[in-house]
Amino acid sequence: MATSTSAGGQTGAPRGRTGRPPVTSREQILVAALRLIETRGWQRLTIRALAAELGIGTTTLYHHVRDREDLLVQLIGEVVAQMDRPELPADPRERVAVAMMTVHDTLAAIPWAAEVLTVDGFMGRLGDTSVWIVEVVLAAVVETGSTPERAVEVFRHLWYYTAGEILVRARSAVGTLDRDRLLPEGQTLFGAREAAALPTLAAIGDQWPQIAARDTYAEGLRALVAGLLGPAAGAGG
Amino acid sequence: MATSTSAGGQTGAPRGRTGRPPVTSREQILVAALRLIETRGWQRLTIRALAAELGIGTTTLYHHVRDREDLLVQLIGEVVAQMDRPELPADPRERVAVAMMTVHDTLAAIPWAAEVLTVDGFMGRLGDTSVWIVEVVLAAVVETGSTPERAVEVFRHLWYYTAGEILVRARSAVGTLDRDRLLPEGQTLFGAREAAALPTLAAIGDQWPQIAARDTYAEGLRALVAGLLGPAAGAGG
DNA sequence: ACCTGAACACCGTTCAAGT
DNA sequence: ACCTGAACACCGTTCAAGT
Repeated sequence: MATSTSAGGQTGAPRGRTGRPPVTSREQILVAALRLIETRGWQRLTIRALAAELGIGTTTLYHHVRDREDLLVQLIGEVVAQMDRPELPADPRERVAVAMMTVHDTLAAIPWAAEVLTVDGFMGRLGDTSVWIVEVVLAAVVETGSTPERAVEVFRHLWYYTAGEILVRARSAVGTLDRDRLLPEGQTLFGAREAAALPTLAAIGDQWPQIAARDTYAEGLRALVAGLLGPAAGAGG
Repeated sequence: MATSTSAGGQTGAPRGRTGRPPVTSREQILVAALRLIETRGWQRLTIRALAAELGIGTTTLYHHVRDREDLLVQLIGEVVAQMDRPELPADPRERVAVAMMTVHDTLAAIPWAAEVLTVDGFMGRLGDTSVWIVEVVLAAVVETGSTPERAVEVFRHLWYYTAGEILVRARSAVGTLDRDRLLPEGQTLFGAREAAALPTLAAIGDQWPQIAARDTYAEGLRALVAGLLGPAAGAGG
């Protein structure tokens, strides 16, 4: 764990500090939050419910986390810290892909990540492992002949694509049942009139959901890497 | 306007319908919502505030929109419908880029779009203009030699990138002030110890925010298009 | 057919005191 | 130093009646 409000042991021997002793710690809060998510689902993780789980006053939490968003970011940082660091390929373009795929897979497995995925400087706030991944990506991009400045831009492109994929997929997984209400039974997406103006959509017909359900993240990511850094052979810039 | 619950005029001559007359309509609701956003800001657009603005009971709104999310999607549909349809280049790859840039620019200008950008089938639910844009993209991809099926995959890649860019940028615009609280004055991003392990990040130093603030959407989009469909010359597949 | 108040079941966060 | 109940200022949505 990276930071510590009161390094060392639990609430025990007072080390020259004065005042009322703490009833909880950052560690206890994060553990309780993960337990709450596991037992009741992430939608139920509220500041109030978390305080109840810890058996402390609701407002006490605000001494340990800045706000709800801060709590979620710290929580994801905790999960990411336990992530295995991937084996990195020698080829820099492939190394970029593997690093981003690791981030993607880790975050996509956390459904509550979607809530805070877009906060400013998200990756930088998660802790050592994710900062390490950013460094890996930047270094690999520089290895292909780019400046560090350009590497930051490349990383952001990759992050936009990755965050977008996770966010869009996180929603479509749930919304499957709702579509029935929008399109009444038996009704196709387009009538005959529209089919003339929208031939390609008409050709796809009701196949869209099946095609959209495919996991094509890795393929798209590699296409983006190739587009940004050139194909695996020459050194781009 | 695409749909109409009671085609024709306002609440006037009853056309053989029985029961209590409506106090509002889809049109009135959308107009009032846009007015509310303009005067009080989009954060203040709540079901309750909107009903108050219209001078009707809160629960009456649920006869005209399914829920808050549905209201926002319809609202964005309204804005997108007023969008100018862009002039389309002859080159299919450039046509794809222009079409997506049009969507991007329109949605990026609507800060409240971020709330519902990731709902399932978002583009398809917005109405004629956005469906037309999807058709343009699909047709252009097919023109490069892809199957319609593959075109759907390509569109989704482009949509992930576009949605991610809009969502991440929507947040970072607001969060600038908050960073000061995370990094106390004068403190750099990394100490000397970390600089050795993270040389590329160290080289960038405090330049990150400036670089990240650049608008590089178009460049990244073109890179993705090139990576997916090949460079402007040959026909990919 | 359509409208509605009241109620349900909650939120995050701040304040001003405690201990 | 740290903790806390009460309060502030709200939410979206459903129910069971109205008219």
